[in-house]
Amino acid sequence: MDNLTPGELEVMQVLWNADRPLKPADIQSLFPRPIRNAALRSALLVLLDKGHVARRREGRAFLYSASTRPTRELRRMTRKLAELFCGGSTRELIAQMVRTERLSPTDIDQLRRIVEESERESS
Amino acid sequence: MDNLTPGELEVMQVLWNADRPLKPADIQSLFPRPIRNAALRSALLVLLDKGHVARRREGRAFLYSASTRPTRELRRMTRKLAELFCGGSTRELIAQMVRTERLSPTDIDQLRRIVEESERESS
DNA sequence: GTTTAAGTGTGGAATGTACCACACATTGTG
DNA sequence: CACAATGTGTGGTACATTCCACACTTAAAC
Repeated sequence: MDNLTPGELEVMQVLWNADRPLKPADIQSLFPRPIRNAALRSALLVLLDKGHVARRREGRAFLYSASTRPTRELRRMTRKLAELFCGGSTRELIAQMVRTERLSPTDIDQLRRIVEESERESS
Repeated sequence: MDNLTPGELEVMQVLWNADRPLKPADIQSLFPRPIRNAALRSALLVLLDKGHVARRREGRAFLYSASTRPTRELRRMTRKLAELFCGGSTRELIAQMVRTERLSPTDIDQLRRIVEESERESS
């Protein structure tokens, strides 16, 4: 379960946004930029090895699907950013972002609503 | 002003946390893990070429200092995350983090204070 | 001047990433 | 069966990243 390279992330994006297993040709046509079929399949093999995707045969083709969820990867990445820039505190990282992205009090209110909702759910 | 690789980021962290220009041997001793002097200097040359550090001679040594600020790099990276995971919306990225990191209403209050302060400053 | 220590410059090896050409296998069609 | 279409497997190139060994240079000490 190694880290994702930029190119591998592009592939994962397509798989995460898909609602069903895809064969390489499908991924290719949904890809955000032109890519050769063989190049894409090479990336898929790496992702398979790293454990980020699973595949099953169907006829002569392989159907690929993501075996990790995007929120999990996002969390891994934000944690790394927090380590690097904020002494490991994700709270501080969020504060930084709020500052640099110039969020307004209205935006904060929306955040509060999100928090209150998620607290209600978990109780 | 190219992007930073993981290894280069480690070097930048040391420089950003330093309050004065450092020579390679200084960076080496502050490094978060063992690294050979020559390997470190190779990384510094790349950073110099990319424009992320500046250096000046002092005696027989070079003194290196960061020529970019950490907040700027952090912002670049969070924007990339937002592009990948949140359709380009940093607001949505922050919301995601607030959710997954389980911030409490008290934490949100602190964020609000940060926002109000920064708004007062900018007016 | 000679010697020694501290630093630098250079070339290059090892690995990982991204990409591709081509041969092979499988399925469906006449 | 022959044959075309679709997909896969394999090997291999080009490039960036990370790391290092070794020769050279400079400054200071004697």
